[in-house]
Formats: sequence, C-alpha cells, structure tokens
Amino acid sequence: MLPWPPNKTLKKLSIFLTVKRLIFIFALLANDIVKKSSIKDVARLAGVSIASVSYVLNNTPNKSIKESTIARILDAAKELNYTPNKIARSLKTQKSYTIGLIVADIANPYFSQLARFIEDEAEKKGYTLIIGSSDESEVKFAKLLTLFRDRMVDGLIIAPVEGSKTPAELASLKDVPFVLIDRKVPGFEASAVLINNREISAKTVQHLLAKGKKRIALVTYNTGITSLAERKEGYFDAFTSRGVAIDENLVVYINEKSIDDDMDVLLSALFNSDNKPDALFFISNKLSVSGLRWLIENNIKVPEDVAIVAFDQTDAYKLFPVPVTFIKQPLPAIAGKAMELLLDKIDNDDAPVEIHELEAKLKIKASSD
Amino acid sequence: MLPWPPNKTLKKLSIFLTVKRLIFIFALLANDIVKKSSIKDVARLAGVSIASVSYVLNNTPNKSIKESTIARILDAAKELNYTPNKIARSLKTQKSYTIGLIVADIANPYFSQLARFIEDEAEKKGYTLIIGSSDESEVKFAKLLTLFRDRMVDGLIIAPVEGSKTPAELASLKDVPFVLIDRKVPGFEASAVLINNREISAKTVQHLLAKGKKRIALVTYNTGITSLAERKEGYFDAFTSRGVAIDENLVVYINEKSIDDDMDVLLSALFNSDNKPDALFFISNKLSVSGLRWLIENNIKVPEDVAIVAFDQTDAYKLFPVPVTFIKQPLPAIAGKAMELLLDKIDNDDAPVEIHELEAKLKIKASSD
DNA sequence: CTCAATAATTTAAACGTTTAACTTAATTAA
DNA sequence: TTAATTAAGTTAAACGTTTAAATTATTGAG
Repeated sequence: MLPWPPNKTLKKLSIFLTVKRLIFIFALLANDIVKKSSIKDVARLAGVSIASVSYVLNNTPNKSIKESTIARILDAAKELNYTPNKIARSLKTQKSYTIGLIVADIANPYFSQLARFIEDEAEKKGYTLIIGSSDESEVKFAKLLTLFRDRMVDGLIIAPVEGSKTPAELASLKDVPFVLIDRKVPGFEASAVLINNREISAKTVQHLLAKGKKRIALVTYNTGITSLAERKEGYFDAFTSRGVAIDENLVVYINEKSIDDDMDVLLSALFNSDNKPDALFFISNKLSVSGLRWLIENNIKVPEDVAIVAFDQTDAYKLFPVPVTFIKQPLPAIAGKAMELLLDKIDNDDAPVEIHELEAKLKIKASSD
Repeated sequence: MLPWPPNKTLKKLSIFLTVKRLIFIFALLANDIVKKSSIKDVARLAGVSIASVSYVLNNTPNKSIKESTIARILDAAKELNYTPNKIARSLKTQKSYTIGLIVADIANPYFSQLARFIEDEAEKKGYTLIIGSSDESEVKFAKLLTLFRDRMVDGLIIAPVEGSKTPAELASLKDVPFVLIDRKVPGFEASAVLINNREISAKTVQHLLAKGKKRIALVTYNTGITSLAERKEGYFDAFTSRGVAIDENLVVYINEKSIDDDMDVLLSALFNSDNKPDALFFISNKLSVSGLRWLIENNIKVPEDVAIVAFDQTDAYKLFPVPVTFIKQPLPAIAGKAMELLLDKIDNDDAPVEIHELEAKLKIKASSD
C-alpha cells in the first residue's frame, strides 16, 4: 500500500514511491473509466493532502503553495479528468448555485423567451436555472415553491399566481430570497420587476382615439392578475383624460380555460350588437392570436372594418394578412434587472425591497394605422 | 445544557427534562424563523437519535420503532416544519433525483411542448427536470453536457446537435445514462426515441401525388440532422415508388441562421422559374411559418395556386387563411417512452440499447385538399 | 548557529443525510 | 431461572467538499 495520507518520513523514499505510484496511476485511471474521480484521487496521485488540492483548484487567496506542487496537482487533476462534485460543495458552502424560475405558462412565448434571457443571465453569473410552470394554478404554484426550496435554490424569480394563499406561500419562503416578475401580489410587499402597464395601455388607446376610433373594445381575461388589471385601468384612463365616456360593454372578459370558444361567442355578440367596435385591444398575445383567428374566420377586414392593437409579440403575427400593432416588452432588460435584484438579495440578507418599472413600447403597424 | 444525544440514565429525570425541553422548543422555534431546521433539530426536540428520525421519516423497512416514538418524531418534525435537505441526501445516496434535458431550441414550440410533457413525466416519478437549450451549437451543447454532469444529474434526455465531436462528447458521459430524442448520432449507437420520419414523409408526398400534384417542392434546412435527412429520403421514396422522376431542383435548402431572407430569395426564384411548384412540403414548423408568410406577402393562393403540407404543428397556423395540413408527432408518447427508457437505464446499469420509432400521423386539412 | 518569522502543507471538523453495525431492554422458550 | 430471540433504539462512518487551525519546513536576522 502506498502510504497515504502522505507523511514526511516516507516521502523521502522517492524511488520506491515512484514505482508504487505508477501502479496507482493505473489503478486510478482504470477506476476513472467507470467512476468520476474525486479530490481524494487527485490528492493521492499528486502525493499531497486534499486541502492542498482544494486550495490550488479554487485558487484560494492567501494560501501559499509552491509552484512545483501546484503543477503536480494540476497535472493530476487533468490526468484524472477531475471536476468537483457540486453536490458536496453545495453541502459544505450552503450554496447550490441554482436559481429557480416559476413562470405562469412556459408554453406562452412571452414566458419562454423571458426564460431564455434569464437563463443567459444566470449562466453568466455561474448559476444554473431550474424552470417550473405553474399554469396559473395555485396548487401547482405551491408545489413548485416546495420543490425548489427542497432543492435548496439560492433564490427564486417568480411570476406569482393569483390566489388568496399566495401571500402566505411567499411568506413561508422565509430565508430564500426572491424577486417577482410580470405581476405583483396585492397586499404583499416584495421586490419586483414590472412594466409601465397602465401608462403604455393608455398610450395605446390614445393612439386609437387619435386615429378617430370611437368604439374601442378591450379583450381581456376575467382574472385579477395585477398586470392585466393595470392594463385595463390604462385603457380607461385614455378615455377619461380625453373626456370621453367609458362604455363598460366594450370590455370583453374571456375565460382562460376556453379562450377560443369564449372568443367566438363574445366577439360574435359584440360585432352583432349596435355597439359594434371599430377597434380591438387584445390584452395578451394568446388572446390576440385567438381573436385574429376569429376575425379571419368571419371575414372581417383589418384595419378597414376594425383596427387591431395587441399586448406582446408572437411569431404567429407573421401569418396574419396585415402587420399587427403591438406593445413590446423589454424582455432582456426585465431578465437582467430581475437577476441583478436577486443576486443583490442573495449576497446581502437585508437588501431593501425594490420595485422597478421598465418601459414597454408601442410599435405601430398597419393594423391600426 | 439538556443532555443530548440522549442517554438512558438521564432520560428518567423526566420532570427536570420537561422544563428544559420547553426552553429548547422555544430556542428551536426561534431558530426556525431564520434558518431551516435539520434532522438534528428534530431529533433533539423529540429526544431521540437522528437515526431514529431518519428511519421514521423515510419509513425505512425492517426498522422497529415504537408507535409512541414515531408520534413524537412526527410531531417534532411538523412543529419545526422540517423538510429534508436534498443536497445532503444526494451526497449520501449518490442520487440527485434530477434529470437533464437538452433540446435543440427551447423557443421552438415542438421542443417547448415536448419539454413540458417530459417535465410532467419526470415529476410523476419524483425527478426534477433541468432544461438546457443548445441552439444547435456544438459549443453550447458541450457546455451543457459538462454543466449537467457536474450537477450530478441521474440521467439525460438529449436532442443531440450535429457535429463531428458529438459522438466523443456523448462517450465522455461514461456512467451517466442518457436517451436520445428526435435524432440519432450517425455512427454512434445509443438508445433513442424517434419517429417514422421516412415513412410519414413518403406518405405525405403520396397524398400530394394522389391529389394530382406534379411539382412538389421540399423546403428543408441545409444540415445533416438525421431526422431531417430521413424526411428527405421519404420525400424521394414517394416519387420512386410511383416511378416518377426525381427533380433535385425542387429541393430548397434554407440556412437556419437566415430563414426569412433565404426563404424570400429561394421561393421567389422557384416560383419565377419554369419549374414552378404546385405543392410545398415544409420539413419543420419554423420553415412553414416563414414560408407561409412569404406566400401571403406574395399573394399566392392556397390551395389554388399551391398546396401546402408541413411537418409539426404551431399556433401560428390559426392565423393563416386556410387550415394547414400537417404531420403530428406523438409528443406525449415520445416523452413517456424517453422517460421510461431512461429510468430503466438509471436503475439498471446494463440495460440494453433500445431504439423506438413512434408513429407520427398526417392530418389533412384544406391547404392540400 | 539559533531564534523568529514566514512559507508550505497537513489535520480535522463540518455541512445534513443514510445506513450498517452495534447495544440495551423486553419477551419468549426451555 | 436462564438463554435465546426479538424489539427498540443508538453509534458511528460515509458521501466529497471547504476551511480554520495546527504543524512542519525554510529563510533571514542577529
């Protein structure tokens, strides 16, 4: 047996050792074929203690290691193809270098694109991203929260679901820092990265009013998700600021579970009433896709018969006969800011609550021009 | 100090202990507000060893623990809101209960939907899914492989990128089991879940031939991704089996980096030649979206001027004036089979290599009817 | 040539679990 | 009554790291 951990007396018997060590290299290499090598293997091969290996590989500051030793360790590590076991490291350092992202619907291009940007940001900072989709379900949301906490994520970026238990769920996170995106939780103070929903909606409707539109309908969900509520307020603001009377009948509430069906029923009703709209404002990309489909099916010409504006972008617009006016969210900025805020919180337990409102922009196309 | 770990003699001094323990409960509970409690805390509160706690909480078979003790432990765990530290558990058990998924492009609905199904399957089996997107880049692919291995995933589901180094990369995974999806790696034998690309493509083209189409163009990428190559072969098969001459000029190769631009140039050229097609077969959903956009822009009527068939589905079809004939992949089945194969491999080191070919179906709509 | 200072390296504990092996107490069989 | 068996625990090692503290080796000053 090669004497190990190394001891000074025996270290001198270098010729003896050289032979023995060769045997070890083979043994270790053979071993390496089937199993990942550990810091112990590297230490053994380099003939040093595991502490030295750790110091060298992490180049820990204020630790003096001889150049020649460093070289031996590096060589050994390379030979064994060593990579540190992150699980063990996490256990010791109490950091998993993982962050969790809970989106409302990963199949929605808004969230999948956002996820991608966040993933990029995370990777830049050396974090791995775990993504979960709540599908707007309170139950699934709670499950994901538990899952992520058990996985020891260092932090969370969360698009919270609407629900009475959500504040309590978030409060139960205790020491796990998090940042909200896309929406707030009413009555719950937390750092968040949002956009100027109300303002940009008002601006969008003002644009339609300026184009001479008189009956601007809003197509939205029947939920209380804060961002959607704000967009609706903005829609009202535009009328108010112009001194135009608000017609609540022009607001169409769609159930998320039956978008296409509801759209068919409600838009048909609206277009057959004497309240017939001359413009439609879709409050989200999924609604606009479904709504535009209905317009095609019913042979309604855009923008001649009705002008169209929509929140968020989607590839599907490409297949619509006219380019669609849409509100563009600054996704990379949202991702960047959320990550920045979260890392601040991770590094500093009592970082203050910060709410950032980024600016979405109106992109006017032929559908409303 | 409360005597702990417990010892039999002192255990008898129960009145003394009761008081002391109350103090502890408060200390522990106070502690719990800021930090997660560990098995040690539970053991202390319940007055037993950590082993007992572990046995009870995992209800390890063949371990006899008194009902009253079990109750005490369960109570303590609940009171402290204990959940096991999965990192520590992973380190000990050498299982992370995490599986990695590498897709070619998470922004592509084919992959994002597939990811969702795989996530569901994984969750059912108690695994967490980590998703990475290679964006068809060999470099990013290699990075993800390393990342996932370092994170100690128990297994991988991989849509491999095309590239000369890919076989070596996969071979380097050594003891990490994996299953390929969507495509094979030429010259590399591995378990995989694929679809009947060649057959369904042939069938699709035969459908067009049966409709009397004479000049059927194929729009594909200029890559060697096996599934696309097979689809192309199927396209050729259809002509061969009918004894129709193959016209290579009807195959359009698009560069993935410049889909819209290439589409504009190449389809324009094709439609202005005397080789003008009467049908278009798009080999993927992204190509079909871009191609259909071009048709709209150029006022080409479907199916009158040209018939359309496309591989894969997308929401965007909803906005196209006519319903689009498409090939539907069995995504839930692919997810299920891949997961099943992977779990077999995880449980059994020398599970055999299995290649499954599932059946995609042709959904004929107005665009080719 | 010795002592102190510094450089180079090792030792050992800790992170939070699981689990094989051991101990003690209670019960049953002879 | 005693030995053997079973029940009900406990002890301690291990997983692969990091890191404070301790040790040993080397260098420089007097």
